[in-house]
Amino acid sequence: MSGRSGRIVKLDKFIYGSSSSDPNPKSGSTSSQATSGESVSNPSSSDPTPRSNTTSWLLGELNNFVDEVEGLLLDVRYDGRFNKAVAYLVDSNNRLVRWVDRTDHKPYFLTDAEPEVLASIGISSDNGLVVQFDVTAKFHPIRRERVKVTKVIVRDPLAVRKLRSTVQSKGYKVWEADIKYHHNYIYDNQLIPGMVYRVNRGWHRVEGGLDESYAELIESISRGESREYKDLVLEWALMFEQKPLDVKRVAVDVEIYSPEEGRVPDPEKASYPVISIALADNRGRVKILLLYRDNMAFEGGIPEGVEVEIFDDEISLLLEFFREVEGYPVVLTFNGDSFDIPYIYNRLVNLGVDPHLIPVEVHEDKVTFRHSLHVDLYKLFSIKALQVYAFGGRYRELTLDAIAEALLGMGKVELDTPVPRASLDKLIAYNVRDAMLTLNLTTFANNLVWNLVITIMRISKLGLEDVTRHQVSTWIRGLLNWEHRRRRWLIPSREELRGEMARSKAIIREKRYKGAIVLEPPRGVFFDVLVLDFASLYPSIIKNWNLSYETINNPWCKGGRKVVPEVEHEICVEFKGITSELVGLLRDFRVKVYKRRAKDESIPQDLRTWYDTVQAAMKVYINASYGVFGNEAFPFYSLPLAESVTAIGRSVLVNTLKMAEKLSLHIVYGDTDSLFIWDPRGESLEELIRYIEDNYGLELEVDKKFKVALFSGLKKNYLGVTDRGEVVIKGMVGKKSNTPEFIKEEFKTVVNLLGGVRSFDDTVVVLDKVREHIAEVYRKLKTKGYTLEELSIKVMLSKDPGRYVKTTPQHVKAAKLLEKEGVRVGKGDIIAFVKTRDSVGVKPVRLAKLSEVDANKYLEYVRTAFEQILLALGVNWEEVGGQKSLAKLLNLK
DNA sequence: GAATTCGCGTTGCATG
DNA sequence: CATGCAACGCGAA
Repeated sequence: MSGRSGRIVKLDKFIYGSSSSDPNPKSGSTSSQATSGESVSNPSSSDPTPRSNTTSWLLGELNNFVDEVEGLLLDVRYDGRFNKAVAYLVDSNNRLVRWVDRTDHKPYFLTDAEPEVLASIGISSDNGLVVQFDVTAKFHPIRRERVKVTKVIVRDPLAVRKLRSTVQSKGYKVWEADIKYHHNYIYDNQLIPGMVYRVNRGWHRVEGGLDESYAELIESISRGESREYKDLVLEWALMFEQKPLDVKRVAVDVEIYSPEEGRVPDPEKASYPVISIALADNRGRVKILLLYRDNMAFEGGIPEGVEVEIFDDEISLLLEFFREVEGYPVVLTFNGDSFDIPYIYNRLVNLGVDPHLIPVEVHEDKVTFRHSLHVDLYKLFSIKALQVYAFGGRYRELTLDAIAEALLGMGKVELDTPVPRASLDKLIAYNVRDAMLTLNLTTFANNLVWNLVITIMRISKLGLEDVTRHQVSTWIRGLLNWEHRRRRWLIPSREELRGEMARSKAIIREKRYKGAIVLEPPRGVFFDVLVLDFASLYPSIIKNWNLSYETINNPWCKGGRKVVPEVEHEICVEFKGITSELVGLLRDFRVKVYKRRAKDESIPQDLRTWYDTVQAAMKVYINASYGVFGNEAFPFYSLPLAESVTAIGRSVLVNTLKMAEKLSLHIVYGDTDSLFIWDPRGESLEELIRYIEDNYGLELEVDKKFKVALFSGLKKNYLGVTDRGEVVIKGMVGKKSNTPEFIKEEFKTVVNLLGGVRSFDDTVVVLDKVREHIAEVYRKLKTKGYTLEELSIKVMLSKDPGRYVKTTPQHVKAAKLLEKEGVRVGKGDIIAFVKTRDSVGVKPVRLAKLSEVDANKYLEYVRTAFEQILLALGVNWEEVGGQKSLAKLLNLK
């Protein structure tokens, strides 16, 4: 075999080469200030002068610091080496550059203790931690007045934590001390990550233009509103109109040798060699770094277009990996935080490389690259709000294979030999595919995911590495914090939010609060059913009823108040609430601008796609905006707010119901924000819609038209066939993911029969077919006509098997059997098992035999699944699936 | 570091 | 051994 060449790097240089070249801040003096937000008044300023950029490369020597640049702001980090914020921007050459803060911004927190008081408790510039005190005024959103606070400006972020506890222990109030420094930097400079900036001595946003048609759309959102509000709308419009740059990025995937088959190597120990690393970038380049191993050969060809570089030395391979990656602004991995990158790092350390020379920082739960930004797609795709609202719940298992299969329609390469023993060409194919899938998860559908992430960065004001690693509540917190700072509002502490105003009945009554109404559904078949729903009901309520933490039960409210039905919270109407304004703005932008523009055929397709992404990002935000307020961990947690939203929602639904009855409309069902109307006649419907608009300012819309609707009599459980022949199934067991596979399949065929139903007579015909079908399923079950795979039940472990202490559910029993076989299972894994006749009652599919299967148990499942349809058709199970009737049918055959 | 409540079906387990 | 409720998973909204 020919490939022992490869680039052999000069090892000694990398290990013993010169140390860090990061700039040492030189002291100097400038008069620069933050361009907006509050000026930091410490007169001394640093002016780090980076070395000129060099094309030669030594490990840890890449110098991409600049004094000045125009580029896309992707992130901000705090760098302890020079005790400053460092901004990461992508310039016009798609190169990541770093800019060390030159505005002399410093960490701080706020307190009500005056400087003299602070000095008296040992907090002063004498102790080395404090830089300066600024006495300043902030608007207190709850007290509705300006309050005097002391801004304690300190040397470094750690000092904040230290001093805040001292101040608190002396009984003084403290604000904004738990905001991470790099976030404070963004807020104070009013930066919008994901937007283009020019930085030199300070920050200057580079504005994109707005086309003319935009003016009227903005007018439609802000008609009759204040000047400030119009300015805000314009700011947001600029933010959403700028289509993001397709930043150069590379996906990487690492393969490790392991003598123990089936065991995932431990990245902490990193005992075995890295045998290959695949890289795939979004400019079409695919490369693999391969370790030479004795007796390993190519049995087939190398895929076309793949660069292969072979190393006979593992260190060289790993260092070359870093050299490759450093040219990219963004590195993508799948599990890179917890596996690939820590493995490489620890492996290099094990091999004797000085840790300081490895250009990554290993944190507790993430790994960052010194010269690139790192997105771990495992973390990104774990974000629940994205899973549900952006990807429609299309993937369940958080593995590259499952997610790629669901979103790209392509899975991993299947290997017949495990990675360590696979022939080199197979290894390449496998490894390269993983890197490609990882990359494609960010590029498919015209960069949907990348654009989504950038849009969320802009709304949340969080950097790339934060947005992709945190749940939706963190995003919403970011937006709220930033907006408080923009208005020069004090960000209230949890105590203040809990204080006066949270003394609601709910808190005394119990921890949780009441949710929505679900109407009692009928049982039976209905023809011509209209489904109406309120467009974004909860966000609209937050907007229209002025709901916000500071408008509800606020003792400092001097003006009028409105009372929320049922829960009797009082809402202040003399001023506009901050969350009401922000949620309302997002809602209006989505409904009135971006949803429309995404469908507007006069707009070029690529722009429409971008607008669709914008509205999708807003959807995620809006849908979560109510829930977070009901979560105690959320910094702006407001139970009265969450409780008011649902209370108003109930009242709206009930009043709509009453009005509908007055109008002689026949309501068959309804859930939270929807009403199902049977065969509406005349103008009543339009009248109802107008009534809702006039009385509540809510939009009641026709969502679907069902030619036929089947109701089982159970809540959240129905089936409808739309006028376009599309079958909509909600809540039925036959569709649930934890239903045995064969039942889901059989259910589908029965449902297809229903697709053609147009009249009552049709239902009778269908019923006969369903009857035969069930008999057939029964016969197949009894004669072992289904495979183990078809019989498998798939349930997710919501925690590690050992953590189920109260009960041991069946899938956990199966999981424990797998563990006995040496298979590692854990939280998030989906366990496939079958029901057996032994004492345990279950067995993992891969350990079971068809002869052990308990057919009777499955018949029970078949019953529940089909009963939900049969009941609607007015038939009892006994008449169809009972022993007698089955016997009869089967004998006839 | 973490969005909510409502509802259904299955199974486990304590209680008598 | 019957029974009732809790735990769990999943879905609708």
